[in-house]
Amino acid sequence: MGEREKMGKKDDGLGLGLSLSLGCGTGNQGSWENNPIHKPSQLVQNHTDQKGPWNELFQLPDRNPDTRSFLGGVDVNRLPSMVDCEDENGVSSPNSTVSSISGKRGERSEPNGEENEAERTSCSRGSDEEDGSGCDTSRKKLRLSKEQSLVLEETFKEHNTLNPKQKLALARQLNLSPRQVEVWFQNRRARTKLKQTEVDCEYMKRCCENLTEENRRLQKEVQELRALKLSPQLYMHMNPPTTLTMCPSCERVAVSSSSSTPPSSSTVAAPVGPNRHRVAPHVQRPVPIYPWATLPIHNRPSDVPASRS
DNA sequence: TTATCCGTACCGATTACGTCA
DNA sequence: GATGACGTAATCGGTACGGAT
Repeated sequence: MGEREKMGKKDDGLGLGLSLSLGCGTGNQGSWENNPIHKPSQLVQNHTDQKGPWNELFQLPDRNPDTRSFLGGVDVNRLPSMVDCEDENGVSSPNSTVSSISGKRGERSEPNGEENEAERTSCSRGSDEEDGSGCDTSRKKLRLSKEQSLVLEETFKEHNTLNPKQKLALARQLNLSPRQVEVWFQNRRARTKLKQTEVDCEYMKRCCENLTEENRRLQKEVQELRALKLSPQLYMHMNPPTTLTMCPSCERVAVSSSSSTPPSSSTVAAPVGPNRHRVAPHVQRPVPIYPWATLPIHNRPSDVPASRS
């Protein structure tokens, strides 16, 4: 149980994926939620479904891998009722069942250990190795049958980790060793994570492209605006420049035009309250008309009205 | 209460085997 | 039949946590 919690902290588990949330400027595609291709933790969430025969079988209160409360009240470090200590081949491990399932390396890979023997024995599942040539001392890789893979896949969809009881039950059901089931789940998690990472990379790549394009567009826009500003003829055709004035005491901004009448009280920004002052014409300070021009994109111009009201 | 050890579970990286083109 | 690519079962070394002392 704590194990699960730990792993959650360690690397986000599978859902992890990359938890970066780029704003990704262009529209909603920057949102994971709106990404039809993938959403982080989606895969994991698929496995957090509380329904299913396994839940009924083991009655686990909480299997959320993210919260690592997957095992709920069941302590994985505690031996399950050890009537089922012996594995499916009837070979009992010299170690505890749990350690035989996934003990330390030295224990679980003891070349001559009984557990190893059990696993070797279990590798002759079915009829495909009955010639006896299969299970010698060398590392013999066995292919899982379609049925076994199917069951494992289905179980993985239910939840991507197993507690010892589940592992044992599944191992029995499939006529595999618990260790094999465990390894299969580990490898399966690794594959899922790898796939997720690939999807994340693709997404990031598209985000990057979009941002580059947006940046290019904005640079161009800036250039155009600069050209517009520097062009003397344009000034001829432009209306008199509008300036903003700021109250020196309250620093509120008012809009005024040099060709129009002096700012009336209605143009003075929110001189509300006893400490607010009308803008005296002789202390008006010009302020750039587009003060947000230097602000980051996301801060303008929606911020401006707020500062002027 | 803190430190240390042990057992356990998991991970990433790698190896090695089986299958297929 | 030999071979390389690929998928994946299995192994290795490491980390982190909980419980016991």
